[in-house]
Amino acid sequence: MSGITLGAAHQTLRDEVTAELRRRILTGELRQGERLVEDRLAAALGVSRNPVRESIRVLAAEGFVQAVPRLGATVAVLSQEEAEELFDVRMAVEGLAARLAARKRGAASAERLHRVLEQAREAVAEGRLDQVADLNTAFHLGVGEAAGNSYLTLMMKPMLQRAQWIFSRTAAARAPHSWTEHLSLYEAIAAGDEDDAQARAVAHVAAARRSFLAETAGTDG
Amino acid sequence: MSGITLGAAHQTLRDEVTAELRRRILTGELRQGERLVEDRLAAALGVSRNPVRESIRVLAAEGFVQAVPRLGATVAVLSQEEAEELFDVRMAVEGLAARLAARKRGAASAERLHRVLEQAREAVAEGRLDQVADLNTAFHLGVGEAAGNSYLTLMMKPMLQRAQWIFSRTAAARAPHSWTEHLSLYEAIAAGDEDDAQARAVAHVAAARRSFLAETAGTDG
DNA sequence: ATGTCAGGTCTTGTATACAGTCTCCTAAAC
DNA sequence: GTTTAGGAGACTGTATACAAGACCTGACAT
Repeated sequence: MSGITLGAAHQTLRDEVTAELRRRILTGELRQGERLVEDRLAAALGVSRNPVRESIRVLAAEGFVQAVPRLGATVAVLSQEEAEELFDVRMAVEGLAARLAARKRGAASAERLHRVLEQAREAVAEGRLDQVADLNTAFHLGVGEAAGNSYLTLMMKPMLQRAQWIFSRTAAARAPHSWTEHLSLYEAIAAGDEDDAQARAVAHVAAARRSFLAETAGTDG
Repeated sequence: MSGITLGAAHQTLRDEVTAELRRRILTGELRQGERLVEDRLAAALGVSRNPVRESIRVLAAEGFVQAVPRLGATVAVLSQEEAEELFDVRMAVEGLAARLAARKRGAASAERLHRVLEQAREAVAEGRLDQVADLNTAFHLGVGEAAGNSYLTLMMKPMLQRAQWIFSRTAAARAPHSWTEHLSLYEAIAAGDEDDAQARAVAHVAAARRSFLAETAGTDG
């Protein structure tokens, strides 16, 4: 009741709980390895255990939570190695997404990508750097949606949130410079150049990996 | 001592329900678009609604079920177009998996792949064609695990099951000829040739797409 | 000191109960 | 004949209750 009450976008407590738990994980409010005790979470959110349990299952399927039968659930722990490995997957998947998006060249999705770029430009200009990470994820997801491949979109959403999660520890998440790369990727997609779009998407992820490695050099998970 | 009694396949009803529902969906026992009424499923499986609900959430996150708040869940419907699109994703993901597997060239995982190939050979020889589809999925998943990339593995499992689901409607799922392609992919991985491994994986998926298209020509989802 | 056994506590798994919402059917009004 | 109000039934969402497993502690034996 008095617990979460976010936007009206969600019709059920369960969805609100899922979104809230995911947010807390992504922001680090819930730390990696931290135990997720159903009772406590339910009490903290002002709901019963049932919505919490269902949320935990979903987050486990998405890879944010590790759940062991009868032992309980914990926030997933990403080792440095696993974080690095994710970039390989992103290059393959986002490269494909960019290629397909360039092939489709849908007007509506291009419009949406452009709007995200505008919002990001304003956010950077006005110093609202806390939104940059979300806009970044939104852009990448927009490319996935522009590809018009339903399973690709389904698969990319948790993948990108995971990437945002990894990056949340670093300053690179708020770097405005990556938006020039986004812009050039957008242009390649809008121009319909499949090879170029894929290459730029791959290069963008590769650049992200480099800055990630630079920031986490000598750090353990 | 503190017995680490792992190994029990399913410790909870919830996991059994999830596996059973997934099986019924993959085999077509539950048809696409069919409504999943919690009460009926619970009664049919001899459990309460709670494990069923949690299973439905998981299957929805994996893309096998479409759940709409307050309206209920149905078995996901794959249009012909969506089925075709999946092959694009598979080429990208499985190509990467094969490349990374060749790079790692782990002895243990190679051993497992080889064992799957042996089992498949026997299954084909003895005419147990009903196992071929499962062994096929097992081989592809084995390549993913051999890549040693945890998120890639996490992502491939539902993807391959979805592919098996799509193929379950066709005779190609039981075709013994694809195993020569598997064998050649295995050899490329064992030889550590990254480019060749990726190329063979992509070609294998492309061949699968061709036979899928041939069988479903002129068919609506 | 090591081990192990018993008891209590904490937590998860499962079942049941109740409330809210949607659907569909009926019947009245125009 | 079409439309619309209303109500019964069906189903989902949420809360609560109970059962069972896992962990911790401390006493006791070796």
